[in-house]
Amino acid sequence: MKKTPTVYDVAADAGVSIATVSRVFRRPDDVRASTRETVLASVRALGYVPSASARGLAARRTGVLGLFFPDFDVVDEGDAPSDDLSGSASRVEVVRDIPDTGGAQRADLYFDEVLRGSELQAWHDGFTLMIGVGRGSNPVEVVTDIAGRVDGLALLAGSVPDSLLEHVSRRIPIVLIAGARRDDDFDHVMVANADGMHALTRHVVDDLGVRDPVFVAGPSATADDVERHEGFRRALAESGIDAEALPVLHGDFTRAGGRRVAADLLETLAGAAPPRAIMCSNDQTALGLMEVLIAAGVRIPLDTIVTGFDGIAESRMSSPRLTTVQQPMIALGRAAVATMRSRLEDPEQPPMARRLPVKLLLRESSEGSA
Amino acid sequence: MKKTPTVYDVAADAGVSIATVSRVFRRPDDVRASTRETVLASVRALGYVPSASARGLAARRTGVLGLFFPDFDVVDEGDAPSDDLSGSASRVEVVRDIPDTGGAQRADLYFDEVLRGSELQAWHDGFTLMIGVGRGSNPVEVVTDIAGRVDGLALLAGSVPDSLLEHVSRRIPIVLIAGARRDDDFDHVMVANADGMHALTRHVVDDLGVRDPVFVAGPSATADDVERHEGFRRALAESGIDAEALPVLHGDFTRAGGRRVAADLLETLAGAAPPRAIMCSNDQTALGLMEVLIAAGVRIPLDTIVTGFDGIAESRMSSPRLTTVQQPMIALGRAAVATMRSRLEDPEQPPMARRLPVKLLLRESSEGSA
DNA sequence: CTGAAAGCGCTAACAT
DNA sequence: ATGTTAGCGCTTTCAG
Repeated sequence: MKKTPTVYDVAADAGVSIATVSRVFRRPDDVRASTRETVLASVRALGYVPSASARGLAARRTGVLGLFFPDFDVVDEGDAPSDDLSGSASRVEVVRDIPDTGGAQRADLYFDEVLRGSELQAWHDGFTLMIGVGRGSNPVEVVTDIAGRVDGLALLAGSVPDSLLEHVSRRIPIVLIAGARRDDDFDHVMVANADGMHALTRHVVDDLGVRDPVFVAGPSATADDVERHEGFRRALAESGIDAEALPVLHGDFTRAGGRRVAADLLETLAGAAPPRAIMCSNDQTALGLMEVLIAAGVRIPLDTIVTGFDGIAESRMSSPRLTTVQQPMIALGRAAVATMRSRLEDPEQPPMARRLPVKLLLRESSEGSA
Repeated sequence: MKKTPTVYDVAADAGVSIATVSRVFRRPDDVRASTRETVLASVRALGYVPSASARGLAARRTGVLGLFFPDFDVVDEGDAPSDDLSGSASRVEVVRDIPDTGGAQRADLYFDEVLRGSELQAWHDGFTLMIGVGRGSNPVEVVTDIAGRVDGLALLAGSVPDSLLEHVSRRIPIVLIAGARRDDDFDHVMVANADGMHALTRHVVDDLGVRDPVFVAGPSATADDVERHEGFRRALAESGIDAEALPVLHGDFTRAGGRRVAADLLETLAGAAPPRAIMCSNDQTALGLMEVLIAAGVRIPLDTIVTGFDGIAESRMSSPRLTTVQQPMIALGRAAVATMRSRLEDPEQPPMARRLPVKLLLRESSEGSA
């Protein structure tokens, strides 16, 4: 591994100019087949691999697209990064019946799915994907760093301050993922939060005949929550129901939060009949809430109908299985990348905002077993 | 978005030289505080973001580490990439009680975990991670491409031909992940496959008193399988048992394969008592096998003990819960990155091979309920 | 179809 | 502490 070979080495070895070497990679058809073979032979012989840095600099494009999400995951116990490379010799630790750790409550299954979609589309469009994960408080460094490495960057809406967006968008196009519609110049892909909750509410009101559903909101500042709540209100208004008169409970998008909401509710009820329907702003909340309700003897959906939002995997495995609105996470990733490609191709077109359709999944928690 | 600002623009705006601008980012302490502020002000004013391409070219280091895995995932139904950006307007599709799709049998939870570990360590070491996913048959293009973009590359052992490894290793250091020990010059991180299966077998033989366990192998050519089988044989040999005299069944590391093995076994048995213990080369096989056995009325572990290998999440949720050997996937990712960093720091040190310890998880499928 | 030459934006000596 | 000055390896006109 003496010196990394460059175009010059290959050119010299093949007896051509560096321009020709470059062409062999970028525009093979512009090179005579025979010389192409000669060059490729030298490439193989020398072990030449084009430098993306040099290429990116000269071509003003890197062929890489960035994806930024905050907080990849909580560090597992004992899995903190280490400087230690020594490591003990081969060994086996025996653990008797390790207790269920609660199932790696990864809040970012969402991220995994979006990543999957992005990667799929990036591959399809001939781009490489670079993922940036925001650790801790300040995303500025990470975002700036990857902004310097890519041709376009997609970020979870709300994950970084506007000033940063403004800053990096001077260099590359930005695409916002999820969150609510904004009145700015950024391209944006999101899901039909309001429409989804609206349809779900219509189902509860029209099909199930409930005229006083209780809404369990998420963290107040969340765009997703705001939109969902709005869809809820709109549906009720259409049916002449005064949403303002209905009680609203407050969760925090976590399962624990859902449990707490349920416990509080039970206490408030003090034995009285539970609400006919409880519509949660996300699945985790609904799942936690159901746990507690069921433990307290509430029959779902007989006594109380429960619904969620997101369509996470667990919603399909709970009992009763949860009626919910499924977000198209993979499609979201695909759309983000497709949007960037489109923006890169035509930088002048007006900002694009794409709203992805959702699926209303009617299951046992609202309808009795199938 | 007229023209992307460069060091020159910032330098001019701040009234300093480009070297000073560069220093503000790379060695802030070498710049007087006051001038640093002046420069940063210009940076903010102009929206300057350093070009990683230029930096990489000049510094001969990109600060990016690569991770290559074959086949990210099977494309979901209807989730194929698309050129279509139009998309219908906001909509909601209603689906009544969608059937369980079998649970997104992602063979690459493994990859997700390793990725997680890699990302964790990369962040810790100040690197950015670039992931490459091998689609279809030929990994040459993808691997070469990312090899040109990074300072070091970690790949799943066996996922690319040696010739390719040889080629790209001319440019950057390579780290192999998993698989078996090889006698080459590549750094390598792997898990204690043999030791794990050895310990598990000792448990079955010594603690459980089974002297004729049946081994269910995986795909023959797999290094992992070979090592595990070897650990199995070694343990038996130590107890004076002739492993060669014992029947060996053949699965393929999939759950379906496990079902098939069980069905075949049941047929062969034709009513006779099942083996006292069945040790599978991986969890999926064990899980599929248990399904069929249980359906046929075999009591586990009463009639037959079943064990797996890998420690996937499902192994903890099956009933009975599966006794298995847990691979340290996150640690594997961390070790891969740590190894690269170490190699980058000292290119001359001899090839490193690290074997990570595994955990023997004793659960119900071998011991009765806890 | 191929070669010559001018950068791309930045880092890293080396001066000052 | 700051400025000057070579490149880093490749793409891309422009000629021929």
